[in-house]
Amino acid sequence: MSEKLLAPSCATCGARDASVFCNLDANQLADLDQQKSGGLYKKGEVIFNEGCNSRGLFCVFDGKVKLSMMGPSGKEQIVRFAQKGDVMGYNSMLSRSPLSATATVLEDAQVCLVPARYFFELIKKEPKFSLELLELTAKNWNQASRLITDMAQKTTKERLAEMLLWLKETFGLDEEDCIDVKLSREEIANMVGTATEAVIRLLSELKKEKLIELQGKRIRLLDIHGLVVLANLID
Amino acid sequence: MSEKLLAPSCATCGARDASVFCNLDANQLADLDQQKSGGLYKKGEVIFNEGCNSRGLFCVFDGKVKLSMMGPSGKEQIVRFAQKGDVMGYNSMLSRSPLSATATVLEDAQVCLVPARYFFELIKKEPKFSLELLELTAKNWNQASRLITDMAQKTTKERLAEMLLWLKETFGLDEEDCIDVKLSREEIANMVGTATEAVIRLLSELKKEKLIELQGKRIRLLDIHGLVVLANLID
DNA sequence: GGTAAAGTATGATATTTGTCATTAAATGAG
DNA sequence: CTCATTTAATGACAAATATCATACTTTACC
Repeated sequence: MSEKLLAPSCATCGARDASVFCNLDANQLADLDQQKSGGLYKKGEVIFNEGCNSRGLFCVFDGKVKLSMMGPSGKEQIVRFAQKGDVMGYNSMLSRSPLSATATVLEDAQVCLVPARYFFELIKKEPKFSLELLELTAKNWNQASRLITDMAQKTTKERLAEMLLWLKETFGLDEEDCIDVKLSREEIANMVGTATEAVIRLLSELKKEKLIELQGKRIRLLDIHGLVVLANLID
Repeated sequence: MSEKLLAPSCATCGARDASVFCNLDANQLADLDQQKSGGLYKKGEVIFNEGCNSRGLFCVFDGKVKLSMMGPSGKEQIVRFAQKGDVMGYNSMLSRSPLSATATVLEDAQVCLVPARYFFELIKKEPKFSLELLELTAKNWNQASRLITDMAQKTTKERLAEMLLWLKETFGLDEEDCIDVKLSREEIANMVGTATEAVIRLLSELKKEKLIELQGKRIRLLDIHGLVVLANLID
């Protein structure tokens, strides 16, 4: 990680509007600016590690980050992504437990760090902030519960279709309708919870069924509705 | 549901000490007493239904409750249990979305209801309460993320062993080392995320391996450490 | 540009798990 | 108590998925 940071001040930070800091006033933002530090992380770098204590709340200014947990046999499980405006590492502080996931950079990222001490100060002093956090945490929990059900009950192919749609929601499509993030087949397998070979085979099937097109790591979505039906997201 | 309620006042409620209401002072508890209502629910009754709007926060005084979601093909997925001191239905209010799970009574339960309006008042007026809630929600999210990984990566047998241990943690063992809750094989299958037949077969295997004993719905844990190893909870 | 390394693709096979059918046992209502 | 209904157990089979082997392709790097 480099210390050089291109991020603007919190007051003018474009990532903040949609973030958990959206309700802070000018004074609070000036404070936050003083307290925060920032870092530039290259692809593949680890921002924080499962099992460690969190240094604070990490807020992504730009770039793409995956959050993954170690499975029981040492296999990675990707449980979430973070990008512009998303925060990470706070859950561990709130639940007073070690970090439950590792944050790894997928595309070069600028990430600010709000130190733990100031984070707790903010929570205590700013009810609006802690309410924002509460709402966010509740939503994350909701989403996680839904994912439990899907993981437990859906077939691998259904889950793969669902993950492609999740990636689309998270990172959007580029001008050629391709999912705007580059993941290896192995990483996709680590989202779906299956073997890499299975993902490769099932992607080929989806291609045969004209639902997607493949060009290396680029995945073009040809029939989103078809994927929605396949993923069993509607009846 | 009957309106008759045996629960004592909040101030003397034994279920409150370990609950999210543990930090309220005498005045606040008197207020809470005024606002809350209570109900007696019989086995099999539904306290609230997935998809509806939450009427408020439900706090279990006694009895046992399962929280389950509808899977994509109409199959139940049990995602959590609630008993003495546990609260339910608040996540929906926090995330401003319909209830994500259905609460069904496993053993006759007395459950208090704190109306939505007063719940939000409490959050706004009592930072200690919202902090408690934040911590609880963070823990629940943590646990859910861990479960995602387990569901995605563990074999059915590993998951079954894990669920038995989870039930032991949640409901404890009776004087004969039997898990202190009665669930059908189908309900266990709906925790594990598999077919009923698979659970029946795997329970027999665990019995052959001297890890458990079966007498109807009663499951005696003979070798907890063996189950921990099988569940892949240690390396 | 060439070479090693990593990632992708595909086939063969073994294992696990789901599904359907049937019987046995337990439970509950009258 | 007895019958009807639900739940549990077991077998047979089909389907899905993991694993191993191998070939091909792309990428990164000297």
